[in-house]
Amino acid sequence: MKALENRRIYTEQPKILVATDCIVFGFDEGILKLLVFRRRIDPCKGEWSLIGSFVDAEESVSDAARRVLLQFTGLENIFLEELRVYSNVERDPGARCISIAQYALIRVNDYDREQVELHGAKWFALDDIPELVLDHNVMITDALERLRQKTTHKPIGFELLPEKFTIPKLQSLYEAIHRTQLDDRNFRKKLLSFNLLIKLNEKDKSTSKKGAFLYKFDFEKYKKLEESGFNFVL
Amino acid sequence: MKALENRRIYTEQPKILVATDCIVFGFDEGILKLLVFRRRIDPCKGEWSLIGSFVDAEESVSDAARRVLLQFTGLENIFLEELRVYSNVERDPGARCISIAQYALIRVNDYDREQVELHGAKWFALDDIPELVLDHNVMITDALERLRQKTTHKPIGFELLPEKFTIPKLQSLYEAIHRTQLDDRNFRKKLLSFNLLIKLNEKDKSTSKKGAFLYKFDFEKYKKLEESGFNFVL
DNA sequence: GCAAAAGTGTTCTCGTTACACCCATGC
DNA sequence: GCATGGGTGTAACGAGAACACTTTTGC
Repeated sequence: MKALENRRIYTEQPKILVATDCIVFGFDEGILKLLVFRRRIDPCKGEWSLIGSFVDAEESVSDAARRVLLQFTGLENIFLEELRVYSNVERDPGARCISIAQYALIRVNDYDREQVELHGAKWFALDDIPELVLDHNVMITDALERLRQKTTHKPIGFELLPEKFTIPKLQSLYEAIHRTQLDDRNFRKKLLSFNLLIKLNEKDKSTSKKGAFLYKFDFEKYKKLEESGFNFVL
Repeated sequence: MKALENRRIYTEQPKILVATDCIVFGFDEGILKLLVFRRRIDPCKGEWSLIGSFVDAEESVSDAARRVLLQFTGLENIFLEELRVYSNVERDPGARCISIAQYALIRVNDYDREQVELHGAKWFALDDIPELVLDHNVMITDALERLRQKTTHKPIGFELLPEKFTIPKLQSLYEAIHRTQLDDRNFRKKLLSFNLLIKLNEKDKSTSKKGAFLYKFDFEKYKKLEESGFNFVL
């Protein structure tokens, strides 16, 4: 008991650094990619790393991640969700430091390419991820698993596509995330059965001569449906 | 860039306290309950609070939670999983302090009742949870949602029951967690279809004259099945 | 006219739901 | 002997999986 009480005195607490690392997913040319950069401080200066930062005194963890994302990509209002905390005592040889990993989904077409390169950041295909510092490769593995889990239960895959997208594109996204082949008829059927896609009068002819119709996801409608108990499962 | 580099110097980081709070679920007499206690330090000394602690320099977040659980319940090897991080800047008026909430599932029959009372801790039925300090009520809401989610996809409900349990008991647990009525025939049929329960030659006669057969969950078999892609859904 | 991707329907299977009665036992 | 909770089977339904051909158009 004494021990507990003592431990709970605010001013006597050990200094534990709090960082956040972002697993940034992008979908480009049919391939799922991740944004990494060359770390600028010791230990491990110059090695590949997830983008991240320490959390400032006057910001929440999520704010810290958004700050970093803005810095590296020039983008705001990105899909961002907490993955989990990495807190092994020895995870960072530089100091006692825990990291709250968060994964982000961005529309690769939108991001500010200059900004990305300016920071020495680079997109890697999922299969070509180099060795990263500390436990960052583990974070990626965990994030990917979460992404698979989450995309089947929530319509977050759309965050990786442009606002207007074709059904074949969406399918290839799901195939890339889950590393599977999907039946195009069944995929389309199920997808459309939700009545959550708004068909546009435009076609994307970049991938075929016939062209594929563009759609938008109806986020408004989805929110209402979700509130009344609707379950998205793809 | 400068700003970023500066921020990343280890020694210049602000002191952010790191705590963990445990949402401890128990299932007792057909009712889902939570363990809370009277906070012993300011601010909010004397008010109801989740059990928790600051994280020590030489322990991981999960170790900290296990330490607290041992202290309050006398139990080890408890099911424990991270919920999420609560890091709003103003969440704790006493200091800049983030908390990693974790939820635990314990077998109420097993715990050391003396130890619980010694610490001023108490079990509350889910419907009777008092107002707690800081954001702890929010944590509970989130934990409950997670518990609902998780129990339907993973066989963790068993962590709330004694090792030997009856099928009606398990059903009432699921009914308590999800606040629903389940069809007993369908529940039993689906449950047994997994072939993951070991039927014992004992009956529990505490709730009926006829008595209900006791079962054990086959965790070994489940692990193997899970590795080969089996999906538990109840 | 042909290559290449987009788009469309049907059948079969299997899992989910709904539903009602007998069983064992303590009192 | 009766009240109480435990245990069983079947039929109807709906969602998911498997599967092949036509359409459009740029070259």
